Amino acid sequence: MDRYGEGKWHEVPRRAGLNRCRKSCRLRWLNYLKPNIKRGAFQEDEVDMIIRLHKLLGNRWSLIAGRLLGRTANDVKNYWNSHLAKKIVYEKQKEDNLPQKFASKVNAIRPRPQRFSKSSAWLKGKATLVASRTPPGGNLGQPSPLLSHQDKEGAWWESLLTKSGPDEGLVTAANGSEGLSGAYSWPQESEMEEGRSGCNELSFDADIWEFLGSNPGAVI
DNA sequence: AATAACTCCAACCGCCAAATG
DNA sequence: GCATTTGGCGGTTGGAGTTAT
Repeated sequence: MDRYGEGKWHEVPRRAGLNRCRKSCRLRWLNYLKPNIKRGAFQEDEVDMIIRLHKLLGNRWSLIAGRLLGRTANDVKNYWNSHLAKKIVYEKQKEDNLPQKFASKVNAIRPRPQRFSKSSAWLKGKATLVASRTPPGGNLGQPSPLLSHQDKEGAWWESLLTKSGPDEGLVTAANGSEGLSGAYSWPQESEMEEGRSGCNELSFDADIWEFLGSNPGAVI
């Protein structure tokens, strides 16, 4: 990996002389060998972040791990399954003993697919977009050119994350997909098309991170 | 001391979507 | 337009280590 970098996984077993498939090599690298991987027990703030994000995103381990510096999706998933899942179930059971109005249904948000085409508008204009979102010097407080739609989404996130109930604002749509209640709604598919709204799968995720980053005490 | 039960985590598996031929 | 390859993801498993009996 030092010599050739990440990306050509099919080359790795051959070049390294390993009797392993590309997927095994990739996994081994990403989950164990990569230099910046953080080891040891999860800190309190990391656990808190995992719980909050899991409530928000569900089992989107890669997204959750992306917010925890040095932690891998596998780490987060294992930690959740071995530590937090039981705790959450236990607390849920306790919660269920409360009067109905205090019990809540957990409906995780399912963000749009995080993949994007190499030919997508975002990638083509990546430098511009990234520059606009992370100005030199890391001044994240500067308004973004995508503001009009972001204002709307940002307001929704703020609304969602600061609601008093754990999952107020979330509803399950009749077709089974999660949607939003109240004044906010997901952008229509047509709005998501390139160049229309400035909102895409990336900005969706980025907005979560930006919001959580600037509102560490936000209640979810 | 033996061993059953449990915990933890690296690795495997199957699936999906995008890229490529 | 179709088949194949590739990278990536989440769910699950296997086994080593630890604890309880």
